[in-house]
Amino acid sequence: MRDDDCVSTSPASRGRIGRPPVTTRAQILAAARRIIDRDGWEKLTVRRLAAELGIGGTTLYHHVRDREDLLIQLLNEHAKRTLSVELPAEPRDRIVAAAVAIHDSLAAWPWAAEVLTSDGFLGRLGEPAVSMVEAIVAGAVECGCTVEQGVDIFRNIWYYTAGEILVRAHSGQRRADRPRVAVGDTFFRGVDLSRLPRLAAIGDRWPTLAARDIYAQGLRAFVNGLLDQARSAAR
Amino acid sequence: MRDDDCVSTSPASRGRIGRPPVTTRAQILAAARRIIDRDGWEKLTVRRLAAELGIGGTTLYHHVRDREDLLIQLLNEHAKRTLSVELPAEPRDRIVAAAVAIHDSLAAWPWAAEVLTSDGFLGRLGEPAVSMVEAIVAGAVECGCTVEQGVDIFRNIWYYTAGEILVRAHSGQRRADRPRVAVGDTFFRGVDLSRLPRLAAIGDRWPTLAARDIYAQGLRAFVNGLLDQARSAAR
DNA sequence: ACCTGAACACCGTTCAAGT
DNA sequence: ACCTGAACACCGTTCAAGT
Repeated sequence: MRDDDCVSTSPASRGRIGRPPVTTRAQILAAARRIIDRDGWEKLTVRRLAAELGIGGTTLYHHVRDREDLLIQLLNEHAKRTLSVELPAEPRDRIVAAAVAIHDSLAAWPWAAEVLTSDGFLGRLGEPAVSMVEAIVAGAVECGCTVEQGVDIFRNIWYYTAGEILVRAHSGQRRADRPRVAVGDTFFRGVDLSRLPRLAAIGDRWPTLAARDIYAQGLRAFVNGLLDQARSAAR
Repeated sequence: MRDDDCVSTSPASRGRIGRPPVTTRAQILAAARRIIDRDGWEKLTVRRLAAELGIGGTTLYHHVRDREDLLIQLLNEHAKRTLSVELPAEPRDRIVAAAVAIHDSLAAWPWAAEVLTSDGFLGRLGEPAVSMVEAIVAGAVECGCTVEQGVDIFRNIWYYTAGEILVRAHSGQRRADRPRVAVGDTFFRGVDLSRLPRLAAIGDRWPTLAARDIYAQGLRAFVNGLLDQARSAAR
């Protein structure tokens, strides 16, 4: 049973019951994506989504538990499309590739940052996302880790990935609304840098340095460090 | 000086100027902390804070730019009190100790998760927090890194730390409001685990495994991995 | 200057009804 | 069943005015 079937079968039954048919799960998600693409994800509210569908705000609550539920459904749909299942055979490379896949999928949807921290997030993920978790845990075990160590490695990678996505999602907006720091102005305002020689030496180069994408390289260092640690713990 | 004093001193000055005097920066921060301690940080809103101070909602905007500004001021005050400045001499240990100090300081204030991702967050930090950044960058340089590599190492550690804090802040609430997953129920609901043997083997042990605090250990693995990577890049 | 009430432009969610 | 308007209980922020 596909969700779309509900749409195509509804016109048939509409002859009997005189009501607007815009209530499918697929249609709700499509409308939500339309709002995100057109107005930006900040505009995706329950009320706006209802208006986009041409239904009353209340009606939405018959198909979606709450706003969080909507966002997680949206993310799972996105994951199903973007999470490539082609992963390298070598376990260490596979761990890295799975993490990068999760990262890139989330990075493409800035609104993901909002849903990232919702309650029981991991437990509500769909199959494509969960299979990436499996890939990381299995890769760790193939590298000689116990299952427990594999879970720890996944969790550590997840913290790193979630943090990068969250920080990225919120520093991207900066340029848009706020006027950039004036030239010659210190980046670390209101802080006495005389006791902080390294930061003083960096000065205004900080924003430039911080703009570089270091996720993939940092990830590899992390995975190496974690596998080394697990190996030396087993010894 | 207690906040209550202002209430009691106000009748004295009220003879001349007929206005409530509750407008100090320190008083605002104290009132904000009172709300957080009494009602929980979710209840800290501009309106409630104004009510707590006994002033009009608008008046607050004469002393605080906006809600975000308020939260960052609050965090800086907190950092000033909790960020210990005693750091080990050995550079690698110092990096770890500085990161742990940042982490523990943030972990003690669950509302920190909200402010973590605000625009230009790093640039608005006060001296205690910035000195921890200096410690990490300086430690990396003493380990043989370039300044650029030192900044990268700080940023990577920051992503990891911010992610851990954010995930932690939002999984702690779970127990409170939502009924726990029923016993015997699968943790990964609605997902076919037949192709995911590792996760199937873990099953319901996941929540227990995920509850363990692995930050410090993961951090050390990360720092080792990052320093190794920087060293091999220099070779 | 410093402070104010009232208003603007929203939120998520729930209730008691309607068809 | 399915859908609704209206209301509840809030938000952050701004304006034109008051003292």
